[in-house]
Amino acid sequence: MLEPTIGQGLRATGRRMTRTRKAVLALLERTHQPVSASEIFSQLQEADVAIDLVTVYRTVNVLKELGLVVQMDLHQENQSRYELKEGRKHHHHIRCQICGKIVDLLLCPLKKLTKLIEERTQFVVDDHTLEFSGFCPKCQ
Amino acid sequence: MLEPTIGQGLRATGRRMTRTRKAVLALLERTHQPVSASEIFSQLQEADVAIDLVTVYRTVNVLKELGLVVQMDLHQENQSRYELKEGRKHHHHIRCQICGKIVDLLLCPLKKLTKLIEERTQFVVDDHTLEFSGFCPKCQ
DNA sequence: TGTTATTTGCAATAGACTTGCAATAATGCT
DNA sequence: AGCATTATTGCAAGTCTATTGCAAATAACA
Repeated sequence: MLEPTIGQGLRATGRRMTRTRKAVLALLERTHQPVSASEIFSQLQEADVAIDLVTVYRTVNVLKELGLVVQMDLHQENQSRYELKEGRKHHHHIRCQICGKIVDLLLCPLKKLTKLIEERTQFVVDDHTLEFSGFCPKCQ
Repeated sequence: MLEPTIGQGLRATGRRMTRTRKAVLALLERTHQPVSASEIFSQLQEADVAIDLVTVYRTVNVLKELGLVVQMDLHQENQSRYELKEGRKHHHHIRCQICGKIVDLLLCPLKKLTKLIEERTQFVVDDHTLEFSGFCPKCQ
């Protein structure tokens, strides 16, 4: 239950804890895969929570600003996914090219990783993307 | 000049070497940054090459199918970029969060890389994304 | 309970990319 | 060289994800 703490974080930035924000947070809490905005939308609809897709987008953006949610743009997907940060360590994901299944990787250093990942996940690794971002000399 | 060889590759798959494909290839050959479809489009327009944006998309897709071009979806960008594969080694990129500048990284193993990358590129590394893709147990 | 500022929903919009189709152009054959 | 065949192009329209404007709804707080 993150709600009380998060409520404080919201209020501290002049924001409010609302019915829809609770619903999105609750969904993120019980979901164990990174979810997209449209998935959040349809899963809440199934749970009879009245919410607009626009509100989902606005909500995940607020949660991102508060540092509560991580947005990720996985390779070969055309939509962003969101995941609660909570106390979670920095980690990566592996995604099946066929069914789209996403599994967390608990490790990070890359060198001999491919084999290790294959052993632990039972995936066959076909490709990977490594991306850094930061500040170039001119912008520092 | 890749054109003759590529012409063969095209013909081998029942395709044709056309004016627009030559123009896109030539642009990719002389460009040293990964370029987006709209960049290809506008750069060709400036060079007085008549081409439609739709054709640019179709062309890069064909070149991708032939394995001549790599498509990359960089984090925090909402468009794909394309780069000639030519004889180039597998490599990664670093992108400035402010100006969008993209610089090639000639290395890959990750472990102690951050510092090395900072030394060689003069970027300050703020974040990175590592992504694997492949085939999950069910889909193999 | 009432006041006020935030949030929501709806409609419209933006931007990347794709698709249908008729017109155009590259290839291969004579 | 000329012609027939078939791929390719351009244009218009459509898809999909995500954002924005604005009036109506609602949370926070006196």
